[in-house]
Amino acid sequence: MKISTRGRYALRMMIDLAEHDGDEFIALKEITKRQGISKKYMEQIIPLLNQGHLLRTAKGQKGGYKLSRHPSEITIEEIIACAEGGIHIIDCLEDEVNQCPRAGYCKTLPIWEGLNKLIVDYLSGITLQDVMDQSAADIGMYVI
Amino acid sequence: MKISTRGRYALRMMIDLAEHDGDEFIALKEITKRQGISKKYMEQIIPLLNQGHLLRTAKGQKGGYKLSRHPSEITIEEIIACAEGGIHIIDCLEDEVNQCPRAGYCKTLPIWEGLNKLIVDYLSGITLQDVMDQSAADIGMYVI
DNA sequence: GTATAAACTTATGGAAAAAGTAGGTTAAAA
DNA sequence: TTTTAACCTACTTTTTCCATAAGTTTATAC
Repeated sequence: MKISTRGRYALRMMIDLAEHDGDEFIALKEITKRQGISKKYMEQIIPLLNQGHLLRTAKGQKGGYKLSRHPSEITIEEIIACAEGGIHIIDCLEDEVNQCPRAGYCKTLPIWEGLNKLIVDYLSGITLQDVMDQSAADIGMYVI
Repeated sequence: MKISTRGRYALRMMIDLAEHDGDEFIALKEITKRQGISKKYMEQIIPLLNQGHLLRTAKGQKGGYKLSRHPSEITIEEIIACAEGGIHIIDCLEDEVNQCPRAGYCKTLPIWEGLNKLIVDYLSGITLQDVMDQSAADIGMYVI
């Protein structure tokens, strides 16, 4: 039960974009250099963020990336869900209607459903702006 | 970000033991038959539960397993933590003191710390007794 | 209009973890 | 002493994760 690097890197890239927001597009080269992340690997994660319309992109020289919306309008849940293909703590929660033959009587299902909702709600409650606003001293600020 | 089958199977075994609690020890054969789980695979998970002192065992004929404590005294968090080797949403939360070089200024760390605590607290708040008490109609009962 | 720099695309590969099998050993009850 | 079941160790298979590589397309700068 780990957040994959896909999700973590995606989040770091989005935070980096938020922190360096301006008129110009920001080249992936700069982002990955600042973050110490493989550029080639990141190139694979970006299409996932694009599918979720979280980025504006520009090709060619002077090209790069920008956030598609204001940081206060982008939640961490969106980013992680894009990068990881949804937030589903167990496989059978992926479909609209649970296809698992045990679903009808499974004693564990309510536990996982509750946990999944908890996670989604928590991450939905944090925006990129919130992350930017925190100071270094705020470690643990989201701990309730 | 998935719960592994190790954790899910461990939980199902513990619930099964709770539901069939009595004087006699319950053979793994019966449990895996009821649950439709590989006995050989389960044999590998059980030592993890034993290390956490969640089971009483009896070898030999008429041997098997029992819960080490009353279902109301065993939380889901304990079971999952045993089976999965702790609950740590990211690797750097495993050590007592965070060893990650980015820890001091990492903007994402507070998010993950908060999420990890949320998960641990949620699972700590549910006991095997709670799971037993629920009826089939209670799907979603832990959803807040 | 050509060189350059960047995003985009697809393929490949290695490592690790997850999931499950198999065979044999030990211990206790019948 | 036979049977049953836990225990232990090793192995295999499958999947996912993480990353690299090579090339294509697109737009800017000169």
